[in-house]
Amino acid sequence: MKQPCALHPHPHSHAHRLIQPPLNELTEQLRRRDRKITAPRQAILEVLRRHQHPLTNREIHAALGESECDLATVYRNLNTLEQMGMVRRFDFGDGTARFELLAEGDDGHHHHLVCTRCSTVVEVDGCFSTEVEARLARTHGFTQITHRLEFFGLCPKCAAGA
Amino acid sequence: MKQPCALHPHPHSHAHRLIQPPLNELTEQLRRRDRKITAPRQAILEVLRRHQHPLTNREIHAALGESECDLATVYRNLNTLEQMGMVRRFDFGDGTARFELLAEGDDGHHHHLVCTRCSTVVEVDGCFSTEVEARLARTHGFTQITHRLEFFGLCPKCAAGA
DNA sequence: CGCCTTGTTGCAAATGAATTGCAAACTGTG
DNA sequence: CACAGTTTGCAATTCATTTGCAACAAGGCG
Repeated sequence: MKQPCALHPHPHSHAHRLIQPPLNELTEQLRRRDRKITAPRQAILEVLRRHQHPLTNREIHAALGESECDLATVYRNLNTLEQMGMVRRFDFGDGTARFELLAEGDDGHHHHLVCTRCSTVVEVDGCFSTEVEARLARTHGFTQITHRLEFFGLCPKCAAGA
Repeated sequence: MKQPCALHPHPHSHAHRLIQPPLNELTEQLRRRDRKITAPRQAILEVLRRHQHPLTNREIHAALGESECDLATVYRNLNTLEQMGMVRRFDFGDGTARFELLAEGDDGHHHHLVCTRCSTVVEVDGCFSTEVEARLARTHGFTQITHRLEFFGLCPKCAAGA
């Protein structure tokens, strides 16, 4: 059930889609899988909903403010939220995982363009998935093929101010 | 100076290109940048030359056998070798870097198909680079765009034996 | 509405990859 | 062959992430 995406077609891409799944729906999700709706959990989802960037565990923890909870708890929750498919994990290769809230039904398949200097992140929508993956499956006999793709570069601001 | 690669075109891909840059040429490279030709260095290159898989620091260290050297030395050397462009670093997202020897002039740009169970690695040649990168540059004003792309799946053996 | 089972949290300690300080050992050059 | 600049071994350190465990809170049930 991949998106009908294709990296080539659209010569444009918006920076961010709307991510606004009411907290209710989110807690709804939790309830469904007999997970408990705890304060840290809600606070974390709240933070993710506010920031539409991929955030690190540390950043999320820092953004909790009032509803502070242990950093380990943040780690644990992001792992379970990922398993539940409510959050997507990204790896920009700097040794720290980042997470983004997923809208329901969204498999979160998109990629990023990351500034190598300031870490600004731009969402890149569209991807060449299925076609190539199918070819790889045929050629090498692999199944359940997925991929990880991120772009890196120097953003306009950084290119200018240096 | 990218390869004229394109992920779509060729409906096939060979598992491994020939990697046989004589050790002489390698030490030659070292000499050129006034790097010293030390025993650990040679041993490490030797190991990389023997195995055509991306290897972790640990694996390389283990494969040294006779010419054992400190693990820290392996780390340090792979870093310098990478900077020198003699080796390419890969990140399969499992939190451990892997390295592959590069042939001279080869920018090492290719991707991998990694089995999520046994970590078997297949080289995937060809990639859709320039075209898309150029579009991203145009659209977002980024420069010096590069990308990281890896495929994951279940290899035939693992699919069968489980 | 309290009880009880089960998932959760906080805290501290443990892992594991990767890096670093430092003194000793080595390489290549003059 | 001696010297200057690298590199090495070793031990200690950093940093992200995980885990053991006891105290604790959420929600179903009677």
